[in-house]
Amino acid sequence: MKYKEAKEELIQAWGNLGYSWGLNKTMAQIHALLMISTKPLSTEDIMEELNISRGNANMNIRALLDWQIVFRISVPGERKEYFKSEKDIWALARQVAQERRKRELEPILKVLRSVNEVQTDGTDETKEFKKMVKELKNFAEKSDNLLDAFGKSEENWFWSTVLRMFK
Amino acid sequence: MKYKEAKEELIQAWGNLGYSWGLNKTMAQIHALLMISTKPLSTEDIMEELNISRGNANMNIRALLDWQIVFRISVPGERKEYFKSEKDIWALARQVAQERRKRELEPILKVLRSVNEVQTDGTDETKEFKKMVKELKNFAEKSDNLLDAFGKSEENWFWSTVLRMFK
DNA sequence: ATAAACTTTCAGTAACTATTGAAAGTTTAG
DNA sequence: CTAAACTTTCAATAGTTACTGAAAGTTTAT
Repeated sequence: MKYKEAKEELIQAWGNLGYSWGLNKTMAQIHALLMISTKPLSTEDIMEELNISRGNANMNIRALLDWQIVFRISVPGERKEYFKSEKDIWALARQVAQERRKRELEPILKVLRSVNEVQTDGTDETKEFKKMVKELKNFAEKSDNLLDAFGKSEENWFWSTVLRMFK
Repeated sequence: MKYKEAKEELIQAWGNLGYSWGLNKTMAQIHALLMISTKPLSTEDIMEELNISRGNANMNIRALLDWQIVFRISVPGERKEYFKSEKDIWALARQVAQERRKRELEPILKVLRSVNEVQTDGTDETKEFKKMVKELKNFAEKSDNLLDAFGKSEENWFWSTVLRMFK
C-alpha cells in the first residue's frame, strides 16, 4: 500500500471514530491530519489537504482548540499561524473524556438529582420511578467519578485506581 | 416536584444522554419510558406518551430490539405486542458497549491493521506515520479488549479484571 | 375464506447540521 | 497612517437524518 492511500484511509477512519467520540467528522479529520504530520500545519495547508473551505477549516480548528486537543504554534518571523495536535493518545483520550463528562454526564446528573425530589405518593408508579432514578443516579455517579479520575490520571495510576474506586 | 413533570424531565434527559451513547434521541426516550414503566407498553402507549407517529415508534422499537435492550412481551389472550426494557443498568451499559465496539471500534481496527502495511520509504513522513499508526493501534486494541471484557463481564468480575489486563 | 386487529414499510417532508465563500475585521510592517 | 497578510464571521445553501401517515402486509379468530 502506498503512503498517500494509507494516509487518506487513516484520515477517513479517524474521522468516523472521532465522530462517535462526539467530535464532528471534519474536526476529527483535521485532528488526524495534524496527528500524522511531522510539522505544524497552517489553515491553508489543512484546507488544501482535506479539500475544505476556509470557513470550515477555521471553525473546526477553533473547536479543536476549544477542546484543547490542538494547539497554536507561532513560527518566529512568520505571520501565519500554525497548528499541531496532541500526539499522545492517552492525553487525547483523557481530554475527550473530560470534555464529554462536562458536556453530557453533568447535565443528566443534575436532572437525576432534581427528579429524585419527586413526591412519593405511594403508588406503584412513583415507587418504581424513584427506584429507577436511584439506580440511574448511582450508575451515573460512578461513571462520573471514573471519567473524572481518568481525566486527571496518569496512564498507570489510572488503571491501578479503577479497582479501589468501584467497590 | 410533581411526578408527571419529573417523568418528562427524566425522559428528556435520558434522551440526550442516550444520544451521546450512540442511540438516537427517540430511541433513548422510548427506552427511558419503558425503563420507568411498571408494566410493558404497547406501540400505541408509546406513541401516545411521546407524541410520535406509528412509523417512528415502530422503527425505533425495532432498533432497540436489535440492540437487545428492549424485549417483546406477549400477554396471553391479547393480540397486541408489548415491550419492556432491560432495567438492570449494568446489563444495559454492557450491551451498549458491545454494540459500539462492533459498530465503531472494529472498523477502525481493521483500517489500522491494514494501513500498518504501508511501505516505509525512509522519509520522515512515513516514519512518523508508522509511529502514529502503531500507537493508535495499540490504544484501539486496548480499548477493544476493555470493551469486550466489559461486555462479557459480571459487574464485580469486571472491575477486578481491569487491572490485570492492562499491565 | 374473510374480516378485524395489528405490524411494517416507505415516499414525501420537515428539521437539523455542516459547509461555502465573500465580506468584514484584525494585526503587523514600513 | 496605509497596505498587505492574515483570521474570523455569517448569510445562503447543500447535505443529512428523523419523522409522518397512509398504504401494504401479516396474523389470528371464526
